[in-house]
Amino acid sequence: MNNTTLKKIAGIVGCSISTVSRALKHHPDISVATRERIIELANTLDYEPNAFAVHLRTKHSNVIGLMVPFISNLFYESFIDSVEEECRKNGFTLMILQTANDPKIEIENLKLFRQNRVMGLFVCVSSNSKSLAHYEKMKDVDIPVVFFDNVPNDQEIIKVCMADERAAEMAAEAIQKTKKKKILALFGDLGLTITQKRLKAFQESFQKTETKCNIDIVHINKTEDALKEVSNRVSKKIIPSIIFCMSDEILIGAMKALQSKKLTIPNQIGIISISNGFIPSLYYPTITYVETSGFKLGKLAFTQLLACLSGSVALTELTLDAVLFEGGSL
Amino acid sequence: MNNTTLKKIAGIVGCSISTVSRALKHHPDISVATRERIIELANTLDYEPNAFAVHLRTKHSNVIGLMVPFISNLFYESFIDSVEEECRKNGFTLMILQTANDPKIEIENLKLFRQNRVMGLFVCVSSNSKSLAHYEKMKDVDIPVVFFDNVPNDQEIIKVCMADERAAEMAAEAIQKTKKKKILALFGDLGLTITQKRLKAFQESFQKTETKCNIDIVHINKTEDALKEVSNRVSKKIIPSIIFCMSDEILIGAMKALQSKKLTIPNQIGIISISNGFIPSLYYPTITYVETSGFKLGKLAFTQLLACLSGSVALTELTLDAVLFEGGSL
DNA sequence: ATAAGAATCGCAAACGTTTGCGAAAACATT
DNA sequence: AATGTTTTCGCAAACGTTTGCGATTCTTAT
Repeated sequence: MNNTTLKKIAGIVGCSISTVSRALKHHPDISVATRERIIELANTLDYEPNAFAVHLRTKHSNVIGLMVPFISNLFYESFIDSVEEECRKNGFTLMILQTANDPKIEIENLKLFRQNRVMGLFVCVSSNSKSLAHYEKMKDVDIPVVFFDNVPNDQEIIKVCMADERAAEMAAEAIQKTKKKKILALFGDLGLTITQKRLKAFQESFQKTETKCNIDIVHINKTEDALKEVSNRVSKKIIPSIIFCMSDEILIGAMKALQSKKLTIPNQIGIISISNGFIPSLYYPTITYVETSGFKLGKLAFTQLLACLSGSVALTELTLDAVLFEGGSL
Repeated sequence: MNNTTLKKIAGIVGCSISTVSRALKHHPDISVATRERIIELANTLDYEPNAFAVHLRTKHSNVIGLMVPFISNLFYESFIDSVEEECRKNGFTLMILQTANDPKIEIENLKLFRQNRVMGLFVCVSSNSKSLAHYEKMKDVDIPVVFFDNVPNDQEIIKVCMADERAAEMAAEAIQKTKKKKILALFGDLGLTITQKRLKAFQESFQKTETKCNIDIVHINKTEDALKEVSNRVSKKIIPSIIFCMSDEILIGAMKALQSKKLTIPNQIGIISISNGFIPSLYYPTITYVETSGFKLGKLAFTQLLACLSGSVALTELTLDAVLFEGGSL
């Protein structure tokens, strides 16, 4: 059980703990001679500062928290990947908790974050969470919270978003460009702000254009439902010319239906989605999609949090631009 | 800045810090009267024990570390998901770092884990890591390490594995059952122990059977290479009757090639893979696969680590059974 | 009433750091 | 040689907890 402490080093070198502490961080008060003697001994003894003691003393945990409904999710994992990278580069350690969309666990987790004195927090609130009350407490203890993805509508919070409206609009425009008129638009749970935003922008884009399309909007919660929805329509010969999928989950279901019905893309039917790009790349032809990159959003969120930590007044909302990636599915 | 401490509570109630400490954890020495008075005040003051102080005092961090090459990976994310769940249930917090397969970062991360006095560690060593030397230091400081997925060949370590041999064998048996003879077997980097194991078992299974097959073994590093490999063969009309894919990455490439060449599954060509099941479920028909569940492996790894922490001598190697999931692709 | 025993609580040290301040020693200035 | 200045270092408190041990008060039995 190696446990080299400052005290131990001080004992061997024959100086005080404070000199050791200062020597190890190149404090100018310590002469080069003793400094080097101490550093050398510290190296051979594999000294590693006790993070807890440091944090306790400095009131500076260097821990950043992150909470998502599920880690195992294409979008969240890329966000986490991105944030972890930045944390490591900036000397923070990351504490990750998942809520399983359970408000009770969400509250429990916030407590854990507080106990661990995280310096900041990235949160995607669970879809079943109705109130933001428990986040108020984070404000009281001065822990800045950056909301992302499924962000609350509240004005007084810090959030980073995809350009949800713009993404939906771009998808709509791409559809309009094809001149095809029979659209099946598959959206997610209307309770989520992300769905509301995308839906609104999608509809408005079609209202703006003069050529009227036949748009069928359906709300879907799970991959299986998307599969059934599309499958049923094809069975009844109500085949749309283009399917719009709001998310990967929906795209997966729709694609499986199309494959089973042996409809060829893009000849017999077109499809477009909003995605981070992984799922669209699995198919041939590659699905055309508007990018919402968890990776990029992570970077944005991190700079946002850094701004909060450095005390500079952060913008209330930052938005990540949307980009259209043309595959061959339209 | 809310910062309720034991001292603060003690000041208000008018008793000593130790009484407050004991009252809050229902120590029998404290009378119910004062205990309740203290607990009530603690609640209204939103007292949250300072984890750093606790850990410093108890030498008991309750932090568990996890290191993988990438978080953003279908297998790792499910493993992480699984482990996080257990950690939360058992009062541990999880510290996650990724190596990007860079041995330098790997060493840096181990240092971070040590500084944070993690009580245990889950590690998937990076594929570019040649030596286990830096893990020796973990032994010196009594931090148990549970290796998973790409585990080193070393005998003296604790590891949890998929039944890699058995999985490959089951896949081979499933192929043999189809009576089809022209097999294209796509394996990953031969430098990884996981590849070596699977390859060996796969080949042996075919050697055991009397009916000889024509097995073409190809090693592949990236999804794109799998795509090219399969694509080229189909172009040259060297079409196998069955393709075996060792991993999801390979399966994705192979499937994209088959889709682009418009080969129907399973009529014109069969395909089988080793996977956790997500990618196989994306296609129609669902791909037949031998399951290697990161989720289940996570549970196994956690119990293994718990055993280490409780002092009971852990088995050197634990193996997770393989299961065949029959889709419709054979 | 007294002593023994139980119930209830406080003291103080310890965990490993960081840091303001002061002390001693070395050096430079007149 | 006396004073001033700089270099180099140690003291001690503080961060917020936990816990062994001793002290005090309260019961109960004699």
